[in-house]
Amino acid sequence: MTPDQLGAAVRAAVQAVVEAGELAVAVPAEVTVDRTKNRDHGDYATNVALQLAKPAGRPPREVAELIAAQLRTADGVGSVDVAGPGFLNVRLAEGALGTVAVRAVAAGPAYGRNEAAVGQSVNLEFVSANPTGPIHIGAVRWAAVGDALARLLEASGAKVAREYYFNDHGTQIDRFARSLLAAALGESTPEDGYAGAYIDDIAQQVLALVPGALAQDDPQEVFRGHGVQLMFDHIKASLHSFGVDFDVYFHENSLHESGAVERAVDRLRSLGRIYEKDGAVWLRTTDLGDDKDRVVLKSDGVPAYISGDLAYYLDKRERGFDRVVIMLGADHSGYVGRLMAMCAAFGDEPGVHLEILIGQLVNLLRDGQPLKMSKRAGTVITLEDLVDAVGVDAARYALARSSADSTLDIDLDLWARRTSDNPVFYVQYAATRAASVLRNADEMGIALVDPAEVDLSLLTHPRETELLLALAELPRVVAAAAELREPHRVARYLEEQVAKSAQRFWDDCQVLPKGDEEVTPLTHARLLLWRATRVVLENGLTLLGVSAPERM
RNA sequence: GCGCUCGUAGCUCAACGGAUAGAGCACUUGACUACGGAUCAAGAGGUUGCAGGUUCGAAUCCUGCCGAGCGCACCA
Repeated sequence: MTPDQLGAAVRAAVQAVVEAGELAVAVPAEVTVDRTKNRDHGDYATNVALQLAKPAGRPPREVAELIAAQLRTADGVGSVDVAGPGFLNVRLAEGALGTVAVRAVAAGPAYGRNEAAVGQSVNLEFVSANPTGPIHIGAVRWAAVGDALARLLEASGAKVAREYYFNDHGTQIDRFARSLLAAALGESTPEDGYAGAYIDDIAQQVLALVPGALAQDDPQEVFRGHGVQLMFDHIKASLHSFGVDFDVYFHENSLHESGAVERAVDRLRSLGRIYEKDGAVWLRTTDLGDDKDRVVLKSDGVPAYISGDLAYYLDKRERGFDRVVIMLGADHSGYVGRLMAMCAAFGDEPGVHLEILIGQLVNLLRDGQPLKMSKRAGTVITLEDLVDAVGVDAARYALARSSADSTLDIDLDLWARRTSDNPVFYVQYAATRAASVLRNADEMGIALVDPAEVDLSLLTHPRETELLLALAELPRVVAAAAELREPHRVARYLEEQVAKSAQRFWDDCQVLPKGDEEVTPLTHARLLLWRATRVVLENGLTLLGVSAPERM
């Protein structure tokens, strides 16, 4: 019996009580059950009686007793107790929980998939770093979290496009081009330019590609075009080696060249959101929660930066995405208000059609000291630096295991360690152990039996129950992580519930026969549990973009 | 000054309004003739920044204060 099935059983019990005329309330559309923190409270608990008490006008415990009496008759339910202010504590019938292992093994890579986001079409934009330098550490957080979120949304049934907004228009690019040219000429970095060894590298690469670049009429344009392309190729390759690939790399330039900007402004004008003042064209965002109106077309006729965002948002919506999600760094938090106002200006609903997720900064620590970086001075900590220090798996896991709402300290010494105080190692080790049990069984000539043949009622050891309860959570954890846009929930679940329970199971429950012991039905039941555990760890790690090795 | 975000064990972090706020590290104490001990068990460690409010119930929601980060351009 899965948590969802139990939830349905509880709801049916409520319905039966209502239909019997014992309780005068509307039956809730959905009833959720939660795992209990305390084993004395049973396997699952529900607060449905507490919630129904007020509308029913009855004491919570009385409502709970009525529901409990019905629930006790449900298939798969062992015992039901009323506890505390009116919780219903449920213990499942013996063997009922084992079906979870059968399901997990039968579904294999699909176990964990759910329907929570079916029908949603999500455009997920993340990283979108300017092509004026390598991917720096702040953007890497979003590479890890954004890609994991995309995987989670897909696993929850949504249609997802991963998108990278490639800012190849405007003055930042001009500065980049000037910096390249200066480097090629052997001059010092211009005012407001970019410094760093990579600038020299790219300048040399451009010279290699176009030997006569410096002799051309407008050499800066040569460095602009080729330099941006080289930088962009580098960024794409870095992300690819990090396991992150985008479906769409959207070029800001294309919005300006295609007339999309004008069309977006026209649309807003027809919606009455545009006015002119001091020779510039403005978007009236103050009506929509922004703290000031925004210039869309500057008085010199040049589009302001926001004009690209207007056109880009409209483009995404016209491509059929009903949810536009943009992940930004904390340095863009001041931008949320105007983007939301822009969304509303188009007649959309902020927070529904447009979501902005803000991620806080990441600090890297070595020997307990933060690594300092300065983009201007060219001491940038890049994606490659992080991967070189700890590897892709540890980097992705470290970035994805904490809420992006808070600043994060990553201790490079810890994450490079090959011991269990390194969380990713702990989880991968559990996955490896599951694989090794199965491998050993194979080497001992023990054939895996059809899960349907396994006697699930043998899985009654407290460690077995604990592990099964953990395995049963994967679909719900995936759904919640996708819905709340919080991939770290998956990592925490793998560590604290699955890997932990699996290690304890290992410690207390021998699986394979030793010496001249015989293979028993319990051997097969426990092997099934290990198979299911392997499935859950493998699927969970995959959702985070982390490998689940067979051996380590 | 205004806005957004964040303050949880010594440290790094959890906890879709639920019961006694949890993990890991570090600290103390145990368990190995081992299906990979790269493990497990136990202990200690908290006024959830402070003060009010809402509720059957608040780390979580609301208000005010304190502290930190990040923003407040006809820059991108």
